[in-house]
Amino acid sequence: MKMIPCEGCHVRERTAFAELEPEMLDRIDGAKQTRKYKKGQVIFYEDNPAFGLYCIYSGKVKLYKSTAEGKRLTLQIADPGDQLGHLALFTGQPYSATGEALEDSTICFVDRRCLPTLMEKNPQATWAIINGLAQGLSITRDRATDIAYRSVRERVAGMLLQLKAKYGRQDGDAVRLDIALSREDLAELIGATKETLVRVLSDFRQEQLIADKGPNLLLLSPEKLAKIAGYLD
Amino acid sequence: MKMIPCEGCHVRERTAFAELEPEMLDRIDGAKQTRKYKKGQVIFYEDNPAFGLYCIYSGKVKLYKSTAEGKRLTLQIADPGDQLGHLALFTGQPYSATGEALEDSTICFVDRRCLPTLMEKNPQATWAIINGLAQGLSITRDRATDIAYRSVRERVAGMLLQLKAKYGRQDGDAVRLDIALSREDLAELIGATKETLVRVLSDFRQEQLIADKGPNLLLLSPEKLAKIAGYLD
DNA sequence: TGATATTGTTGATCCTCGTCAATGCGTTGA
DNA sequence: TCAACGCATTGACGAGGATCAACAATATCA
Repeated sequence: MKMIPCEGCHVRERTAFAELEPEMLDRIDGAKQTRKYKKGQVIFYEDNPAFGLYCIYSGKVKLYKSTAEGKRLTLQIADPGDQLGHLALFTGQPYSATGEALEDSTICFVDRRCLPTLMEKNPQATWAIINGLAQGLSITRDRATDIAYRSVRERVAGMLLQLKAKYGRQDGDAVRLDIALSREDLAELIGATKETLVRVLSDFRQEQLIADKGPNLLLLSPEKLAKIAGYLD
Repeated sequence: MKMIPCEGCHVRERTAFAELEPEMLDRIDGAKQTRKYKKGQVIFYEDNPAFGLYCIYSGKVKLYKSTAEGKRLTLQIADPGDQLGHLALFTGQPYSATGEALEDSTICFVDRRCLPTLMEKNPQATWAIINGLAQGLSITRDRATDIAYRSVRERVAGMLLQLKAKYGRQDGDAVRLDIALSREDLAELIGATKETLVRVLSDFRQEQLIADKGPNLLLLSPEKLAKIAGYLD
């Protein structure tokens, strides 16, 4: 597919490339390819050598680790403007997780070789990358603690609220989660089986906390969900 | 306590300050304090504002998150030369975990205000920090996945092997873990209760996989432990 | 040294959650 | 239109691990 130049890219301001000079952008363009991925298609595989950075132009990507038995834990849902794969670039190790398109997506691939000069000459970009890593570490630590010590019910409530923060749209009295996730996707997001997840959702439905609207979920009472999640304070 | 200068510090080569010029080291020294902590003493608290970086000169520190109910998940055991607290410095948020001395320790505190100039002028230091964050993120992702999908038995075996890699000393036919950890410490390291941990250790003892030697554990068969941990390949 | 905490170990019980299986339901396609 | 499929839901069951409680072993200290 034809490469989409960084200059003029509407998601660039959300990336580490936000403040770069035109000449640096040209240099990146020279090391870049743009590709389209169908829903369900894998973009990069855990344990494969890391050749560069993926920058999401449109669509959504789920990042997950899988066990030998095929169970998956989704670590992050990446949206337009998010960049994936830095981690492996800095450790010099293979990708530590798999990236898979949650929707049809358009994604730019930037060859790793143009990054050292970029970082050397652009402290702001470096800063943005560090910040992204730090944020990711902080979030992942919370995830680990949650999985270790909170019940599935609590984690589901918490996850619904996190999805609300990113994808929530007011819809009458309720909030609709504007993202298409299968029950299995949701289960992988909290580290449980889809059956257990479905049971918790059924409970929530009976308790009037959520409802279905087409392919999406409606949150009827974020407050009560917050209580269940343990966000009391 | 009297401040220990960076110049001539025998653990500096293991830190992000390894390659700095003497003048930069002086600058750090000017923003630095050295303190001693007793075993069990808390060095910094989760959710408290982050004023700087802690650099371990001697001793060991466990880094953990705790839940409202007081359960703890140990994220990392930090040794001499390890630096704690960067994360909070970059996100600008409070410390995301608590640091507590596992042994009597001597630790330098570096005021955050001297870091921006440091990073600006010393790409290698920046690189080292990024690398540390990336490494930490990778490890924490693995931890989260393990906790989500592996049994306590598997996690204990895996943790013993990780401790072996860091603290293992050959001792006759066996490997002694040269670190003093209570059962509770071990339990927090794998995200389980101390009772469950003790039961697993009892099993391992019966299966001739481990033994006690004073305050330490002996690993009698790392190979079998690796099999249990699922490190098959 | 003995008295008292502290840590380690084991048992009994309960409950959450994973597994396996059956069924419903909506979509696709010949 | 009716298969055939994938996804969602519910039920029955069992296992792993948490909890509570008792007790043993060790460390601490007067």
